[in-house]
Amino acid sequence: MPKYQSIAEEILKRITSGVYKESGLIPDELTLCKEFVCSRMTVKKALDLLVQRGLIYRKRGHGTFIMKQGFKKDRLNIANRDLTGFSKVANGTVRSKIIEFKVDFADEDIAQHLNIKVNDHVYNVLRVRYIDDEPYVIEQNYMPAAIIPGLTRDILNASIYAYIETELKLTITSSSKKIRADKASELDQQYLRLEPDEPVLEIEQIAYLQNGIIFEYSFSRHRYDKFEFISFGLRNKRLSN
Amino acid sequence: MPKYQSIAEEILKRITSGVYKESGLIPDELTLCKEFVCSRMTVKKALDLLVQRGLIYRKRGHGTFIMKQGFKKDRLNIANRDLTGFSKVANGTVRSKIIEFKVDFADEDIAQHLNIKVNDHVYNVLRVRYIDDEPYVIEQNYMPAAIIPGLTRDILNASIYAYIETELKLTITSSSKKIRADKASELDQQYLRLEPDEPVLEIEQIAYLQNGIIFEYSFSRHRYDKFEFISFGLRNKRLSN
DNA sequence: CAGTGGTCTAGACCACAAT
DNA sequence: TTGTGGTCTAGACCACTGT
Repeated sequence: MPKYQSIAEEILKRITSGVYKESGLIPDELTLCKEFVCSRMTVKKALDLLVQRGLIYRKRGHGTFIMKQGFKKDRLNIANRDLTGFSKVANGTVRSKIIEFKVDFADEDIAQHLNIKVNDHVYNVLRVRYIDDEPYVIEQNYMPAAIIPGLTRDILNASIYAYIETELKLTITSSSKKIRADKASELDQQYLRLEPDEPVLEIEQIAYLQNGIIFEYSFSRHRYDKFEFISFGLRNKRLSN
Repeated sequence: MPKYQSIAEEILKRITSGVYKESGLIPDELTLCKEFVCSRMTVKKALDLLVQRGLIYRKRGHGTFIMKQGFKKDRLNIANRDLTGFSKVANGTVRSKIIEFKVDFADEDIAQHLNIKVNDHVYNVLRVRYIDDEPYVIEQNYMPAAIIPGLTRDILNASIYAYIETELKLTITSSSKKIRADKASELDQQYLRLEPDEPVLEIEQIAYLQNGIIFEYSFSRHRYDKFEFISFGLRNKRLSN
């Protein structure tokens, strides 16, 4: 682990444990340099990590402060940079029911989103995910068979992401998401136990590996009363587009 | 504008205009140093901005590549780091109808989210926003009167954010959001012209000024068929919490 | 081996705010 | 004037990749 990251971890620990609590002020950068025996650039890089996560903010001429956290966590939620799927964010026992599992030929839409050729092989997986036997989400997954080989029902019953990272030794680094509300389809009503007038929260996602390859295109439809998406946004450096 | 930001702008321009298109490879960092006559750290900081936005990715030992963009924009959408509200993201003519505009005493919930005291004065604004006379969103806003003085109906009919930035000379820097689906309330049905079985996409937001002060707590309820939230997430540096 | 990006240094000067 | 964070330099060494 690089030094700036371990410094960030340590400062984070001091924030959450209350060491830096009084008045919200964090020691100035030169003081932190001395304490951690490093250059100022390294301290700044560590603090940058915390700024990006909305944990601290800086004021030129003043100092660095702890950010007031306005929200409490009141539902199961998935954050901006959560990429490892449902299994990791859930607290209880996660169970999956496989509704469909087959290999398709990519149609034009799937091919475009996965950046592969039309008629390339894609895994097509439809699963319902439960926490403590309560249905939370119904997930439609498309994955290029060439990139994610050896998928089995056992893996789908556990965690695809764990398989990709521990078995295939691939690294998941980023994702693009679109979040929208939708009426519950008949499938939603059936598997999520929803009434016809109850909506779902849909997350459409494209997920990338470290090498820039897209390994997943998916639609996750969540129960509207059990799930929310959380996001922190900064506007420090705006690029014109 | 700092040098690293203008370099990032220039590289972004070359990506979108296709100058760097072939094979997706961007010149190596030392080459960019020479071209922009700067140190390597400055080039890296410029490229970091583009990485954070999901426009490029790097592979050690290989180079820097343009990221395949999987999504097309097919609705009005608000991104992760969009903080300036509805007026800026809309393309057509934005119009507002003020349903309610008053000064309240903060109750416990509002006070906690705005980080003020119970019974402090808060503006309470309820507006419907239209684009080309089509209703898009109904917005409930709470703002501390001490921080945003001089609010008028004229301002509410235009843009609160523009008033805050141009008149009050305050800088909006970040926001925390929660995004969820909900059934349409009677108010939603009435003002967004929704049927009882049609849902809304709700965004609950806390918005911060540069000085760390919370200036807004709001609920925006969007028509489910006209709006989506977009997000790009990275997982480079994980902090344990 | 050479070429790439990742981290880190030990300074420098600037911009902003309080005293 | 002092102290804060913001930017930038000119290097150094390391880690990973392909030849």
